Amino acid sequence: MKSYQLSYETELNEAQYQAVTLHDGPILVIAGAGTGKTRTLTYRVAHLIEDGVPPEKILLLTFTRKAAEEMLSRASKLLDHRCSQVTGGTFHSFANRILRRYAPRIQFNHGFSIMDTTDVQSMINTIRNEWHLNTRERHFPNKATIASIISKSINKNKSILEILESEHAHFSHEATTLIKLQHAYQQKKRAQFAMDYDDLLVYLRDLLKLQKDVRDFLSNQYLYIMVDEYQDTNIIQSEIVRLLASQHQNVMVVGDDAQSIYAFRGAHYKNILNFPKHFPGTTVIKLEENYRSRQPILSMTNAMLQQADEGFSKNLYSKQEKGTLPKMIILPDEDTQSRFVVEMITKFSKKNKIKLQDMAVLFRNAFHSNHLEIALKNQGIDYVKYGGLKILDKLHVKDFLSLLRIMVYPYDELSWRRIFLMMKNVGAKTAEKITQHIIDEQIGFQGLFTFKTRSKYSAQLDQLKNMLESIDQYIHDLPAIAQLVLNYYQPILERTVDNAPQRMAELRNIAEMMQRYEELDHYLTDMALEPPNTLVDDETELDNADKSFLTLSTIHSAKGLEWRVVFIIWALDGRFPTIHALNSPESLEEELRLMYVATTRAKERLFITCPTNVYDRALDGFLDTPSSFIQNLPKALIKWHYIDE
DNA sequence: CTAGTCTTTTTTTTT
DNA sequence: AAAAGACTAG
Repeated sequence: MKSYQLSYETELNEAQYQAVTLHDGPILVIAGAGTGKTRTLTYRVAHLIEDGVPPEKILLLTFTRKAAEEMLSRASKLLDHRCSQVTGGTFHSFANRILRRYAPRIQFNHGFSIMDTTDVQSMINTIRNEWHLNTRERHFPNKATIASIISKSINKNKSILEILESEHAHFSHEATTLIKLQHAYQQKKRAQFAMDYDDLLVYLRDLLKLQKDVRDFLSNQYLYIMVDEYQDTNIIQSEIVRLLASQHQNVMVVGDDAQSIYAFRGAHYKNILNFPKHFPGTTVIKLEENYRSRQPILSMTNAMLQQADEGFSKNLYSKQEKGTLPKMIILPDEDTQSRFVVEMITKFSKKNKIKLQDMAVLFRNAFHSNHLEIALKNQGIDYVKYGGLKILDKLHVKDFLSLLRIMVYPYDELSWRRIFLMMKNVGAKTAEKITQHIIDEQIGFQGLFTFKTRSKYSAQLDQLKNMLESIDQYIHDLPAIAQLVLNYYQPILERTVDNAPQRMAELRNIAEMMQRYEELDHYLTDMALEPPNTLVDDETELDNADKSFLTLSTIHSAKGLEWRVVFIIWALDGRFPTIHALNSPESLEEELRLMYVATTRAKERLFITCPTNVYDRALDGFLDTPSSFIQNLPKALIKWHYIDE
């Protein structure tokens, strides 16, 4: 009998222990909300290593980089630093790492840049404009819709026509044009050595599928594979898992079909249901003891889940049987809702000494918290908001990154165009002309130096050249580069926007992150794959400060987290569930799972609020029906309150 | 060909 | 509120 440093048997319950100690073969762990999923994965990493598996032979794929980092650092604390040498990260960052290594194999000899959603959309838009598809008479889908149609067709492995018919029926007649457009888009990306998020997965899948030596090498490299949040993977990701496990079948996937909330980007909860079919001889382990919530909250969420049609059956239970019933609060309007939440939070922090960081307000859409945020500010309650507008989508951030990108990715036409458009007296035509010159020269950013002109903007071009030459000199001194770019950009920003100081402050924030990197392209890759999701996201700052922050978050961004007190606002048919889901049973079911995720975040107290007199602009009518998910629950499981003013 | 002004749209969720 | 698109003057 081998002896272990950690006492796994006492630290884990029976099901968890089984999942931790069973190493070989395919394993599916169905882990309900709050059942110690993270704990199980953390202990499993430690157990594998204690058993003599070299850490570099373990691969841990998670939904966010933060999740992987946290599990591995916890494992390191449990056992020792070896745990931090495990390969961990998201599918996308893993794909990025492998594809850079094998770039020549997929004909990306120059390496590649990574396009984010806005890059994808602007590239699609250039084609759309070149082809004159945006006329008055012809109602062609806009760039965002085109991008989403193409992406869904790839992630769901369906034809453009199928996607159109199921989701954009009124554009079905444009299928031929859209297919041509997709091809043109694909070629443009190749020509510019660029990949979008989907490409990362597709190229990795194809590399593993078509090149046997690579597949065998990587499969032998990663002898033990673990995948977290498996319910939110798509078909391509599940293929990647199968190919990586082809040599040994040692793969454990963990997830909860009831918490699948990413169908809109091609994830399929059936992936988790199908796992045993893809891996014959799968051991299925269910974690059902919940360590997070009090029983009254679980009883309610269990009942809510029974409204769902399909999935593994599960019944969460807790040993913390006592607790307060969840509350459904019906109020007249948004103003009352904000006041109610602010009052309750004030009360809890004063009377029950619950810290702000132990409370959260969750909502369906990022903008749902706008009104509440003003109320919180008025009361001096500090908060951090997660979800919503990405920092990457901001104009000045894109400008800043473009100036860096051309140094590393000189064939990145989008960035060049953007840079020239910042100049006075330069419009679309001129920007295009200079960009094409640089691309045609084939000598990297030096192409700019052979462009001769005596136009109004030549002085501005000289300024740009000066900056690029300086950057080139300091290419390994990232803080210096940041300063050069900021100096170049500040006057431009001041000329073009009215809140330049505020935007400069944000840029300095982003520039500061460069200090942690050695290589410019690593910084750019991380900014594309794992952008900071909130501006105060300097974790050290949040953790070390004595200040306590209330959390405001979209439910999607709240995945995996928990708080003692949780408020869910806008539980109103048309808001949550969203109005777009009301006439599609499939979408409605996803909204239900989303509500399930939201309610299972709560440990002790749960408040759901619903304003009932709400004008909706899109609908041009009033919303007044409390969320059907709550309405249908037995009244013994949730207490209804009515507030008048 | 660009700058400037006015109008429309955006928001469902994110790697 | 901010950004994209449409339109016009110079």
